[in-house]
Formats: sequence, C-alpha cells, structure tokens
Amino acid sequence: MSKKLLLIDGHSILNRTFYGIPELTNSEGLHTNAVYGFLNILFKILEEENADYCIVAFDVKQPTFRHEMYKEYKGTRKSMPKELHEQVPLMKEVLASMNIKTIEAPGYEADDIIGTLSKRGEEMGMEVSVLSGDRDLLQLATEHIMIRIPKTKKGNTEIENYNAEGVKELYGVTPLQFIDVKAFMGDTADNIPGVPGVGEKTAIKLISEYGSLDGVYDNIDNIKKSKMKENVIANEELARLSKTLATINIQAPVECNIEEATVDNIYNEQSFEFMKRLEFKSIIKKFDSTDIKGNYEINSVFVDDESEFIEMLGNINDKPFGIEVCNVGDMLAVSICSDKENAYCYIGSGFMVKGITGNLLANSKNIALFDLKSILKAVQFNEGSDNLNISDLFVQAYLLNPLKDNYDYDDIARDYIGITVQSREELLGKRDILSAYEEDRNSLVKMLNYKSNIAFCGKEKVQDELDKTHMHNVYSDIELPLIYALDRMEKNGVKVQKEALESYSKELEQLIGEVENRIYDAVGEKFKINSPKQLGEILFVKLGLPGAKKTKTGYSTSADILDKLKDDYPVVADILLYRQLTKLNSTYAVGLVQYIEDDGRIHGKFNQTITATGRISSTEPNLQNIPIRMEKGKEIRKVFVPEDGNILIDADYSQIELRILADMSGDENLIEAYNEACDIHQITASKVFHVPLDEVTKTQRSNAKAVNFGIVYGISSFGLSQDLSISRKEAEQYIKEYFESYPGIHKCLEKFVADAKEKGYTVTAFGRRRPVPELKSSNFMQRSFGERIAMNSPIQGTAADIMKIAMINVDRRLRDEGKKSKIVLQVHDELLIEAPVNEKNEIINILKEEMSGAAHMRVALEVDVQCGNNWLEAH
DNA sequence: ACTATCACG
DNA sequence: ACGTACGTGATAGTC
Repeated sequence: MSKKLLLIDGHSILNRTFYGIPELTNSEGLHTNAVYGFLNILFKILEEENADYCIVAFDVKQPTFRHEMYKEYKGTRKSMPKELHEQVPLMKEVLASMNIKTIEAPGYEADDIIGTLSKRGEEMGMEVSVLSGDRDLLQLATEHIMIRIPKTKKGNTEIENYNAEGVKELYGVTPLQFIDVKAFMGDTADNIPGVPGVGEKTAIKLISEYGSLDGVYDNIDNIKKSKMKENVIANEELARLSKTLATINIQAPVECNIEEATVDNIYNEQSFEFMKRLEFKSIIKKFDSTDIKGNYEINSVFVDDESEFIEMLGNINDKPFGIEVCNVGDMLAVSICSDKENAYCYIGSGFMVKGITGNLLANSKNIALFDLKSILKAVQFNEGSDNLNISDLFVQAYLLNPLKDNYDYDDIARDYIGITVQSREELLGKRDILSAYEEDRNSLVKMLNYKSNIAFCGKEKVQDELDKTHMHNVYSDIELPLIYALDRMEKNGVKVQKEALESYSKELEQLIGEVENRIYDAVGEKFKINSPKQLGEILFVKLGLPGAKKTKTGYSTSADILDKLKDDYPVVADILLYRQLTKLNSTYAVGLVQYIEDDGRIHGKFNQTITATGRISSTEPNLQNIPIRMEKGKEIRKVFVPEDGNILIDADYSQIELRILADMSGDENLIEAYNEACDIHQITASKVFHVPLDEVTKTQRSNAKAVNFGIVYGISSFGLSQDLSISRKEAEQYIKEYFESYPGIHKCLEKFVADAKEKGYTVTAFGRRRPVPELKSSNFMQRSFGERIAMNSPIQGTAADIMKIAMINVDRRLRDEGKKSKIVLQVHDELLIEAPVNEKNEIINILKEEMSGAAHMRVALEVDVQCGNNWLEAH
C-alpha cells in the first residue's frame, strides 16, 4: 500500500484556530487557544489518516522570493496580535516534543515549501494530504494530493476535502486553472492585485471559457465589448504579475528528506509534560492508552476490619496526615495517609471509627484535606484550639487562584505537585458515591485514598505559595474559621412554609393562564412566549414593532427593549408580565418547594470557592437572589419564616462598598460626608450638579445614586449613560464632576488599575488577591474590562472579607454566650438570624457590635437591624 | 451543551 | 472604531 504524507500550513492553521476558539490561557497566563485548536485538528487527522509522514511548514518573517518583485507586499498585512504571536514558537516547541518535523525556508513561503514537498511526495508514489486554513493551496490538488480545510461548525470541526475533481466540481476549473482565476480576481489577504472590477464569478467564467490567462488574451477579440473587457485589456501586465504571485513554487530548493519525517512516538514523556503544562485536559486523556502517561500510583489499601483500622488511626499519634471522610449511604468511609507511598481506606458502619475520626480531627495539629465543609457533613467535630492548623487545600487553592472552576485533588496534584492522578470521573464516572461503592468498590477506595494522599503530599507546596503571596492570614483568620460557620448555617437551614408556597404557585399559574390567553388573542396565534427566537419573530416581523435590535442569534427581546414599547403596545406589557410571573413560578415557587426537606427547612449550599472576588455563592437552591425589588416578587419572602416562638432578625450593612472606598481612598470629602451621617446620594447630587444641598431634586438624587453605583463597578461613561438613559456626553460630564468633587476617589481608582497592571492582580484590604489577566490583552474591550475589574475587585472583595469576619464573630458570640439563635442566611451584605423571642434584644446587640466591629475604618460601618415574623417584614 | 433572560447584592 | 457597567445562579428553549 502506498505511504501517506501529511503536510500542514502551520501559520494558516494557527491563524484559523486563534480566531475560531475563545480565549484560553493556562495558569502561567500563557495564551493557548490556537495551539489547542491546532493540536485537536492534528490529532483528528493523524488518527483518521494514519499518516506515515508529517511535516509542518511555517513562514519566515521576510520578503520572499516569489514576492520580492512586488514591493508593496506585506505592506498592508495586519500584524499578528501578540496573543497569537506568542503561540507560534510555542507551537513549534510542542511539535518538536512530538517528534513532528517542522520546516521553514528563508526566501520561501510555507505555500512554496508545501507545494514542492507535495509534488515530491506524489512522485515518490505517496498519497498526500495538505492541511491548510484557506483555499490558497487548492491549485496543488491532483488525484493523489488532497487539500483539506478545517471548518468549525457549531463547535465541531469538520474538514472539507478537495482533490482535483473536487476543485473542478466546486469551481468548474481545474486546480491549475485556479491560478489563472486568481490572476484575474486577485486576493486581498495575500496582496495579489488581480484585475480591478473582476471578481470570482467573472474570473471563473473567463477561465472556464478560454482555458487560461493566455487563452483569454489570445481570444480577447472574441469577448464582447464591456467595461470588464476594457479592464482586462488595460491591466494585462497586472494580471500577469498576479499570476506569478499566485503561482505556488513547486520546485523550491527545500532541503528535506520526506522519509525522515516519520510520525513516530508522538506520545512520549516530553510531549506529555507539554500537555500538562498547557493544561490541555482532553489531550492529556489521549495519553491514557499509552504507557508513558506514568499515572501516579500509590499503595492503595482497603481495610475491611474496623478494629484494624482503628489501630491504624491510633498509630497516627502526632504525625502529620492527610484525610478524607465521606458518607457512603448509611456507612462511613475514611481514608488516611501519613506517608507518601501508602493510603488506607475503611468503609463500614462501625460507629467506633466515626468517633475516633472525629477526635483525630479535633485534636491533631497537622491535618491536610480537601473540602473540610463536606467532611464536617460526614463527621461532626468542633474547631478547637488544637486543630487551628487544618490545611484545606480546596479552599487554599481557591485563594491562590480564585479564577479556576475546579479545585479537585487531581487539579491540585497537577498544579502544585506536577503529577497526573486519575480524576474522580476517570475512576468513578458520573456515578454517585453509593453506586460507585456498589458497582466498583476498588475504584472508590482508590479515589478516596488518592484524595488523602494528595492532600498529604500537596500540603507543603500550597502552604509555601500562601506564604509567598502573603495570604496565609486570609486563610487562617478568615477562610478556615468561616468553613465551620458556613457548615453550621447550612445545617441550620431556613424554614419555608410549604403550603403557602404551593398556594402562591397556584395563584401564579392562574394569573399566567390569563395573561397567556390575552397575549395569544392580541397576536393571533399560539407560540412559546418564553422563546426569545419565536417572540422576536412575532414582535419584530409579524407585528413589525419598532426598535428591533439584533443579536448574533436573532432579535433582542430583553426587558430594557420591551420596556420602551410597553406603553404603546399593551401586548408588550403583557409579555413582560408573563415573563415576570413565569419566572416567579418556575424559579421561586415550584423551584423552591423541591428543596424543602422533612424538617420543613431548606438547607442550601453556601460555596466558598466560586467567586473571583471572595464573595460566597449560594446554590441548590440559590438563596441569595430571592426577589425583593418588585412588588409581586417580594411576596415570596413571606414564606421564609422562623420556627414557633422565634423571630427573624435581619441585619444589613448600609452602603458598605462605598464606605470601603471612602476609607481606602482617604478622600476627605467622602469621609466627612459619611461621618456627618448625611444622605450620601443627596450630597453627591449637590456636588455633581452644583446645587445647594436642600435644593437637590428627586431625579438629581437618583442620578447621583447611579453614579455612586457606577463608581463601585468601575465607572464607564457608556455604562452610566445606559443605566440612566442619557447621552454619553452627559454621562461623561457627570463622571468628571464626580471626580472633581471627590479627587481622592479618582486617584484611588487610578491607583487600583496601575497596581493591578504592574502586579497582575488586585488586592483587598485583608490581602485577598484576584489575578486580572484581561489587563494584558491587546484587545481594547478586554483591557477595558480588566480595568473595571481592577477598580471593582478590591472594593467588592474587601466587603466580602468584612462580611466573612462578621459571620465568624457573630457565630462565635452566639455559641460562646450559649444562645439558641442561629444564622440562617447570608446575602452578601446581609445576615438573617432566627432567634427565640426572648433573645431578641441581645441578638440585635451582638449583630450590631460584631458587624460594625468587623473592620476599623475611617468611616463607621453602619448596620441596619430589623425584626419580623417573616423575611419580608424583617428586611 | 449553549444562549437569553432575569432574580439578587 | 471598538461595544460595556461589577459579582453571582436557575430556568426555558434550542441545537
């Protein structure tokens, strides 16, 4: 059988994948999207074709022989963005690691190299595939040379294939005639001028009729008189030059022995290291079936016998150890690791193990684990003075880089130890713990043992990083103690009246039915009102409403567009109402009922490792976005109630973010305004609009409020103008006046950006960091986004720090003082406490003291506290 | 699996 | 000229 040769146009594939794949960086901040896309296509083709030889050709940065006669060549070519530029040498290194030959020849373009090699391969009797991102190479196609062009369709890469026949079919000319077509039509991307006024259609018509460029000029008298004909005659020289430019050199003096460019050993140690460094998970997977992967192995032991395992726990004494604990149905699983080579796992229902494990956790000084909060769900113990040092690598890794979406043991193993461990999914698939136990106990044991082992092995490295980044205190003073507070809050849960919620849902459904019918009547047909696609079609095509704004998928039907139409078109008002009602019903009424447990309470999750800024997030369900702003929505809050004999106490920080900014900036005017306990929005209005304080109108105050919000978000004139429906000019004026009124704030925000640009990350008042890779982008949009992040993150993050400290302290006071009151919810700047009626006054005091006292700043941290028999009343 | 929308701070 | 406010999560509809 004939051998197969694969030739790749390196730059053109990189170019295509760079623009086709969203931004992607590894932890070092290296851009990797183009390389990633290239490799995916490469693997796909190599697997498909089973090529024997592979060569990747790159252009060299200098005028090439073929083009040196055409002086303007490359004059208008856009230079590569630096995110792509840095990936070119990287790509070459990766290919080298895979033992794939790369080639570049000074004075010759990649096209010429590929052209030459493809012909040589063909002469040697090979089947040749040429992989390129554009159609420039189609002229090379023959029976044995296939041009392959990858296309991304809906996320999938499909490859279009052209041999000589394929070209003929598509264009009606042979591959060689395609050169002459190009001579007439030109190619702006390649700076081939062509003949003015002649495009693809005309060029193809000419060539298919007269066979070639020469044929056209030989028969020029047969062409009937037209503007086009004049152009063709007048530009003969240009056409001939274009032909030269368009002709790929197939006899370039390329020094390359094709038979040495074998595809061999692409999966090897070096290439594996590269894929790990670039964090290409799906590609790393390809190494699974090979023997180089060098999967991390330990001696993973399953201990059947409870007393044997208890003895092992006893032998730990004061040694450092890594541990993992979880529930397996009614049983408990514990894995323990106190040396790098071995880990031991017990799974059973012996109650002794539970007690001893709890003791070990409460009294040991050197513990490493992943996700303490989840362990607390399986084995309860109180934080004491003896175990202040627990290293929760899950939370620690989050602090070190809050932008990641996973901090599982295999991620930590890769990022901090540099080894590859089989992930939970590789070992257990998508099964839950119990079914994994029932179906494949060995894999479950392996997973749990890896977890305790990686915790044990990774602890020091992670600790070092925390010290290096000065985040050790953020961990030990804030995140670690917070874990216990969050765990208790989750276990407390919040009482929700199931019946009330269900009847609320019934009411909504009734209303929804009515509104739905009104809409169908008005429009004259039934359709899915919640489908933006169908709705957009109905509103802007069928009914022809004005103000249509197109998005990439169709018309925008978002609330701010519909709001402008609702006064003139009653049906639009109904659509908005329908949206509101269905949202309330599906997300909040029906949505919440499912989460009410047998104790009548919802025990949502409060996640500590999600947000970029340091805030807590809430899921299953999200209890941090329960409606409050709209009249209809806030009713939902009535079903959040205390147990009998209790009340709800709600405490929230008043304008905490702006106060933090006042303190961090040291702006005298803002500090003074706050310390005189004035209405801050009114004062701002008075300053920005130059009116006396007592003459500030409602509108002025509310505009000033919007500016204050904008400041915290990282102000931009566009954003403000959008929010206030004013012109950008006006918004700019507001901002200018604002910064003149509060010069300290202006300076402070500029410093936030400058510092972040210099260091690559932002820092809160308590030392929490957030990397801002967007600031390095060459894309204006991305960079501006980075600047707004740099202004907002220190503020939002500091507020998050303060709230976390307050939670820890409130929680501690409640327990130290033997109160029955419990924290049940946290909503960023608000805490909800369920308190026995008789504890009411003391709790109010505790809340005020601990929340106000969580940080000491130049302005007071004001806290509003209210009580009620449901959440709506209390807020 | 992705997009649009909308709920909250 | 570019095309946005900062931070989240759940749902319905579409592919």
